[in-house]
Amino acid sequence: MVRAPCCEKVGLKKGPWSPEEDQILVDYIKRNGHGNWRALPKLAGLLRCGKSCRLRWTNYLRPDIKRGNFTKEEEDAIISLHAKLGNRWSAIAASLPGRTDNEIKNIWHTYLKKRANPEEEEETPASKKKKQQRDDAESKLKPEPVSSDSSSVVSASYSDLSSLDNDSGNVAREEMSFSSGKIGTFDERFWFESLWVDDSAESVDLTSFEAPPAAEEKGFWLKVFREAEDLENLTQERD
DNA sequence: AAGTGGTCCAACCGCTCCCAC
DNA sequence: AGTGGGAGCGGTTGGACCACT
Repeated sequence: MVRAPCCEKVGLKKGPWSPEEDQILVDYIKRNGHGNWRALPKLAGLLRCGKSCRLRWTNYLRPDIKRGNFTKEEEDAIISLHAKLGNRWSAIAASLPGRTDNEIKNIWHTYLKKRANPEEEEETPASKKKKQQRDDAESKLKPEPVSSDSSSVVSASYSDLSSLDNDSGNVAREEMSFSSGKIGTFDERFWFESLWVDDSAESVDLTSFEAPPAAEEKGFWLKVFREAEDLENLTQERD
């Protein structure tokens, strides 16, 4: 059977989005949400495929997207999660608020893969330089850790964290669940907790998401690593 | 200054999954 | 239970940008 095209291709625009198109899409979603991606471009007045709109929104226009360089902690989290989850970028992205699967996939192929498996591929001078630039920028931006103790926790490996006191991260593990039993799809409660959202709210409003204060970052990453551990345990149980 | 090669990242493609009917 | 449509996911590509020669 021939698969139907995702949309009527004739006359639809492809390639980079213009600021005007971005504005139209953002305005429309702000007003109406994105109930049906396929119908959205027509309703919004965009000459784009619904798929393209969804991608543009999820990877670029979403208000909760965190732009800018990945921190060392984020990179370490990606490497740890990739070791556990493999190329399941969406599952990895679910543990990194504000980061998209596309972005994580890109950064992995660009240089984290090499960092994780240094024997496979030598670092090129250019990638070394780029990394140095990132490290420099990061060291200028990043505040000093509250104490040497806390910084050691943040940079600890995933496996090291499993031995830490459960209470320190205040993780309500019994509340974690996975929708449809699909590994890597987090229950909304994960976001209530991870995004510092008031859990008395009736729904998660990601547009109001703000990155945790630096002082709370440790708890956040601790939680992320723990959730990843839960994912692994769940996978083993299922197998 | 021009040419070349490497890197980065936005966007597309095609496949799979999920769900309604 | 089977089918079709929509959404989501991962792989891949193309072009802009930058550094080096």
